[in-house]
Amino acid sequence: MGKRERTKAENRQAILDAARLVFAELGYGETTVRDIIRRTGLASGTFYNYFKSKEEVFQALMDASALRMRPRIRAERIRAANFEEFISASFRAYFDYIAQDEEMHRIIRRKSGAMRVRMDTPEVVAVFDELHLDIERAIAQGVLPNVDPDYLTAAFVGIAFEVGDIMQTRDPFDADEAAEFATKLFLGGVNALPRLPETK
Amino acid sequence: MGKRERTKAENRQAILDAARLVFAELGYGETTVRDIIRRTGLASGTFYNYFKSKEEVFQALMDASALRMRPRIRAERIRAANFEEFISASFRAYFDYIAQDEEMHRIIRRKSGAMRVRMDTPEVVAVFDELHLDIERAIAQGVLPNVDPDYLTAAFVGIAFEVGDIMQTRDPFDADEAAEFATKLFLGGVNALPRLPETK
Amino acid sequence: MGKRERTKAENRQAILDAARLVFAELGYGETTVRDIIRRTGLASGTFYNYFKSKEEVFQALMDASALRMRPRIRAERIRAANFEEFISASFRAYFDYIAQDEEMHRIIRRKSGAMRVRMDTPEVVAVFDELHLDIERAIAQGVLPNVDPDYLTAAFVGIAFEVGDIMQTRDPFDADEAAEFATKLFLGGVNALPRLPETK
Amino acid sequence: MGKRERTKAENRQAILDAARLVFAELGYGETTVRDIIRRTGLASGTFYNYFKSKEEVFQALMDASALRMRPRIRAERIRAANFEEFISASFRAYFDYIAQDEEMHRIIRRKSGAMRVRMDTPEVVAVFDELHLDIERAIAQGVLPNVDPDYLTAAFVGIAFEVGDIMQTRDPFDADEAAEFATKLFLGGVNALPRLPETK
DNA sequence: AATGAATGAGCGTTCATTCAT
DNA sequence: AATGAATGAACGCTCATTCAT
Repeated sequence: MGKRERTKAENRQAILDAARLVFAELGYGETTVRDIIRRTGLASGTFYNYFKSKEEVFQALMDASALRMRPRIRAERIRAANFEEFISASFRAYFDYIAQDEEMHRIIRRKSGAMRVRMDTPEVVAVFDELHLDIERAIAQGVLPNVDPDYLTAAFVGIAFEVGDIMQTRDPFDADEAAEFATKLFLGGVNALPRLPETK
Repeated sequence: MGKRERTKAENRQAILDAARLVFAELGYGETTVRDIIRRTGLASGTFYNYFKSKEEVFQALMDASALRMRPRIRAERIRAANFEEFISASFRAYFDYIAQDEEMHRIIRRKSGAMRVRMDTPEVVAVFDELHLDIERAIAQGVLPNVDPDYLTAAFVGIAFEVGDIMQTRDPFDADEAAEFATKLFLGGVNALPRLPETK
Repeated sequence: MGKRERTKAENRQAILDAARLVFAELGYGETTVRDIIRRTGLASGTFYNYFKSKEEVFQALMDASALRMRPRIRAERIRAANFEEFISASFRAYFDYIAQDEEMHRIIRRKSGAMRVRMDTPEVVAVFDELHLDIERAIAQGVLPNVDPDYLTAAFVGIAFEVGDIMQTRDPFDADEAAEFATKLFLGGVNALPRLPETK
Repeated sequence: MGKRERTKAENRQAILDAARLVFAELGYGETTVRDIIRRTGLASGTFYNYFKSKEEVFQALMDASALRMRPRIRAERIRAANFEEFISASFRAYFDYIAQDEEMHRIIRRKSGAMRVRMDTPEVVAVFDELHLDIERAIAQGVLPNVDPDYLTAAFVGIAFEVGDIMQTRDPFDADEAAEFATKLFLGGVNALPRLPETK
């Protein structure tokens, strides 16, 4: 099948897929539009039928990913009987996600030298945003003590990101183990947290 | 004073300072050598009297930073009466460090849109490495229970990085508060962590 | 007609033509890729759609020229009844060739000051190679006495090059006259040459 | 002895010596002023105390060389009993000269790839000029028949240059043999040359 | 006179982007 | 809609040259 016969949707997806891999491999800053289209096999001009710039593909990638992650996290939240279960499920969802993305993982590992350039992947952003809302809600509902919601979300994200990173270096790696570690640490920490003064 | 009168040391420092800011603003990948020298007001060729490439400035920056952070953390470790104090002091050292770097902070904030690109700054790397050793030592000495040292270090770094990031967005911001939050969360979490099976 | 409408072949040829002139004018070493494309009126980047480097254009030029000169000399060799006629025809072919290249000639003259930088033009190389084989063959067949074939070829080339050079400075110039001079000198000289000892 | 104590004359000579080698190695066009001064061990700025540019060193080199070659050729002319001896001595002087310049020779050989770039060395120019006058004089005095003096000089130079080139590729090489070859060829050729019509 | 850092023009090359086909 | 050659801005880097020391 020549490129001509591919549907618009297929070409668009091909570009997005290529972009995801190349961003992961080279980092956003060092990725060129040419790198992306080279991976698709499409002609250079064709890129501009779908996206105006590198920035725009990246944005589309973010949106697409959020679309995949958000429903999973929402489902977990609904299923979760309590905050503990929700946190546990969120970590697990994130670790499962990066665990399953084998190709991405291999590419990233091949590259990382002394200097690691990390980009907020769409997945992290999705988790981050969703979680932030949930934590604020939990505090409002008294499910959580009155801690600083921004810092707490940040801590969750930081743990997820860094522990996930280490997890991926292990061979074989165990997403459940990582999720249990992160969950225990995070929840244990939450209980020890200083309460903010009540703003009555 | 013309650039010709400046001492070599001053010009070298001017380039390093500019590089730090530009790396922070644009990320390593998107920074060009010309971006750096433009900020110094020096002529383009002058850059190459001091550094062979972008990579080399970055490396110099790393080395210089490690030189500043490492002794601080070592001093804290020696002063610390126990693990709790050591962790607390480490968070505080890191938050103090980024707190004081006002200009860098303003620049980073100006840029960060939807996409945050984070680079392991020399400071983070220094903290990370030092800490990793300390945690392993603490476990070996029985000061810490037998937890996974890599994950634990990763969690510390993640919390420091992300909470520090949020802290910097606040005006005014309070490094002590952030350090207390991070310390409590982390230490509370450590106590709740699953022990690894003893490898007797 | 805009450059965009030109066929690929035309643009490629335009670059080759420009390169020939610029190499002749400035010498290979002092010619820059930009000198070449400036002469074509194409954009700088366009050069790299056709050639990877200055070296590559030069090579292409060599190949093209050899293709033009070699068949002419071969034809002469076949037509020639004897060695004298072959030498005469070869000089004539070379002088005709440079005589006809009016533009090249004007350019070279404009430049040559005290310092002449001469490059083995593709034409010279073509003549040289062809001739070397022919002289060796002539000796092997007893047509020529047993003289040093390398030196004899070199002498032919030297005479052709330098006499051709002088010829081009004359206005008007006479390729037949130059060819007659060179032929007589060369053939007269060959007869006076010391024979190498027979290696029987 | 530091560079400071060197006399002006010594530094000037050091630059000239370095320039000769570098020109021979890289060719005029590809030689940079930096290449030259690097070879001397002097500071870059110092070059400009002695010469205004690469062109000027080259010119000085020409002049110096002419000064060395001219007297030799003049001496030969005076000693020579006839035109034959003069030609023979001139070829010998030239071949001896390039033969003896061992270092230059080695350098040139190391470089020459498929593409030979030849520069009129000062020596060639000196021989050329001197010879041109002598040939004209010989014709005027009836020692030589009425041939074209420009072409004849050119032929001499061409033979000298190319045969000398080949000679240098041989190991070991024999300047006497080369000189004998060139002389015989040239003189044999002269006798066979067409006479120009007398311009009475 | 000698030094060597600063300068900025210019080079080879890559790149995002345009546009005729 | 897809193509890929043309474009020219911008990049990393080198160089001749200047000039304060």
